[in-house]
Amino acid sequence: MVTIKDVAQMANVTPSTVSRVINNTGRISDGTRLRVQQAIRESGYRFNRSARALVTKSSGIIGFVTNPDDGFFYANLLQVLSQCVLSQNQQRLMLEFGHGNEAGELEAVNRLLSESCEAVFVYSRHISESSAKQLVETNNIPIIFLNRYFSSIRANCVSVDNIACGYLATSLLINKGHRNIACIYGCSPYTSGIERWEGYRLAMAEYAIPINDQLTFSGLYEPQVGWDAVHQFQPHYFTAIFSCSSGQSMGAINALHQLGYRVPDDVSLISIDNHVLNDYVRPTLTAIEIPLAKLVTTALDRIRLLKEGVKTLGLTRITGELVERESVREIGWEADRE
Amino acid sequence: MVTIKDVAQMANVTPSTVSRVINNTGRISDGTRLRVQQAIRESGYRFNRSARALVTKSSGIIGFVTNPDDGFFYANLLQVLSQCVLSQNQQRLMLEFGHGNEAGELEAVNRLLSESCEAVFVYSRHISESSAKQLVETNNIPIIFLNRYFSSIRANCVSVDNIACGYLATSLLINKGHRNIACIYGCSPYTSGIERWEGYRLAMAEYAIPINDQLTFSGLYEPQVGWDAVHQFQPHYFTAIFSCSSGQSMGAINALHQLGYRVPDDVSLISIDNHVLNDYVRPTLTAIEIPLAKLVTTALDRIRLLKEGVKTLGLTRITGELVERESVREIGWEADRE
DNA sequence: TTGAAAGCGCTAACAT
DNA sequence: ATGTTAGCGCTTTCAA
Repeated sequence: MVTIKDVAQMANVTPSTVSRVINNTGRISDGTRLRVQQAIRESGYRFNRSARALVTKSSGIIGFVTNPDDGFFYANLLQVLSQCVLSQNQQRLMLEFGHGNEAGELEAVNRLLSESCEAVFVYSRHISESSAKQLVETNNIPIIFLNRYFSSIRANCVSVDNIACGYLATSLLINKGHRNIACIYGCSPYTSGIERWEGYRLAMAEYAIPINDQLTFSGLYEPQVGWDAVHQFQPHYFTAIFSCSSGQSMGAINALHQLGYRVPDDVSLISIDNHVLNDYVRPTLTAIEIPLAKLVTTALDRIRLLKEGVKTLGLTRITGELVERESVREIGWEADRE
Repeated sequence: MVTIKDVAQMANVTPSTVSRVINNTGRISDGTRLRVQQAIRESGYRFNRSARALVTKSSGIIGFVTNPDDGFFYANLLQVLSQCVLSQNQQRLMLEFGHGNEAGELEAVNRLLSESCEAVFVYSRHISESSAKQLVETNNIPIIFLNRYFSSIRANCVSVDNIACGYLATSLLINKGHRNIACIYGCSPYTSGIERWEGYRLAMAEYAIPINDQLTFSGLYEPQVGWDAVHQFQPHYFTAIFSCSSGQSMGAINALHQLGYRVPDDVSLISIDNHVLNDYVRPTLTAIEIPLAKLVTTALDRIRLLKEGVKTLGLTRITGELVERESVREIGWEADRE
């Protein structure tokens, strides 16, 4: 292994000088800089991050905790994250998985803290507000919760404005002429599902459209729930469905096909969430998607602010963006029976 | 930050003793062990991996390189990998993405080597054999290529037996009574596609079934290719399609639907690759899938063997496993026109 | 502009 | 069974 010492010897300088060249600190003459740089190239020197981390007390590593059961939203997130982390700050990404429960996720965070990560991103559904708060307070390393919102530590949360998402989705349907709009939404432990439902309620209220209880259905973010929901809706009249999650949407679309509805001719469907399937199901799915790059850059920026000790950090909620595909169509008002 | 020194002071011992307790090395009396353990607990001590890595020259980190464009096969892989890495060796996973080209991937590997990773897994399609060879030879850290096979460094490859996969898929169709079997396969840079095609050829030859050129189509692993393939096949008679990749399969199934074929009533379809969509498309897709856990444990084991300098490492190719779903049906021989 | 020296937190010989 | 000591590769004062 080539060390800074070897390079120093080759370039006829001391290790400190080499260090200065590498880190671009202090003043060094062009001559020595060139000599050192050449020595680095020729020797194939690669700096040892462990050694550097030991003295600078900062590893250049960003930790990321997620869960295997988070499906593949996290896969997209990871890509964006990795790209941003590398390009903006020359840092590395270290990965840890929880095990679908709070204890596992907390352990994962703690393992990452052992690595002297500079910051830890947590994309989890199971950590409770109190645990999150404790985690944040007992560590002076920035810990950022993605897609969660805890009012007691709002500076550490970068999340999506789920109410706005629900409102946006529902408004679109209303503006396209729909009045009989079914809603499939989430339930605990997914607070997002309830917030999205709240957005639905707001939009419906704004247009003074009564909500038909038989056209609402809640459950976990799973295809089965969407499937069951549509079967509950079937006897009733509806021209559109707002489904709060991609999992539910996939079940819903299958059920619609199976029951003989054409999408979007008979029923329009709008979903929330980025999902590869949005582009693959037939018809492709109009959805409110989360701008991942924005989420990630906001979170990275948040790390910086937290480190600088900025105290006036408010709530940051990213707004979802409408991605129109094929599953929603405009209907004339006359199509509305009620 | 609590260091080993603080703990030592608290427990009235020297740092070495604390280190011994932590690493469970050497002999220590039960009394001191207990005192030290208590001190660790009370102080909230967390070991500093950078410091440890510096002296042991081994970071406990496994590097993983992949590409954003590898879709989500890698997401599954990552989960399995993370789980195995953690449970088997108490190691961590560090992630790096290439940028869809060889240079980017090589850089990613090099960045990971800077981190004193103990080993690096590379799941890439772009690195050439010569680059791979050089990488392996100029580094004494185990570098393992997943899902690639380079004959000159076979000890560093843990891959899938693609020929066997193709053979397996085709045999299934033949055994279910199909004779007019179309094939959609891959092309450079995906060697796997060509190998899978080879498996198809072998199976067809074994049963002395002639291959109809109009029922074969090759291209990238993309839906569009599957779509085009089916449109080429349409004028001809076929009762089954063997599609070499999930991307192509998705395009194929859509095209089949669009052209009015029922799957599997009119046409059976078998795919290769693990893919969430396999369970989501209608009908669900029978496929040869790669046992990821086996792939990963084999790779981890390979690290160990390489470190131990075992020289007799042969070729390791994992065999794909048939996962039967709904897209293949048995047909009577009489259905065969030719 | 460069060098000398100390030390980050930890492990591992060696000594007791 | 435990302590002493040196040193991993690097950065960073301080001194020249």
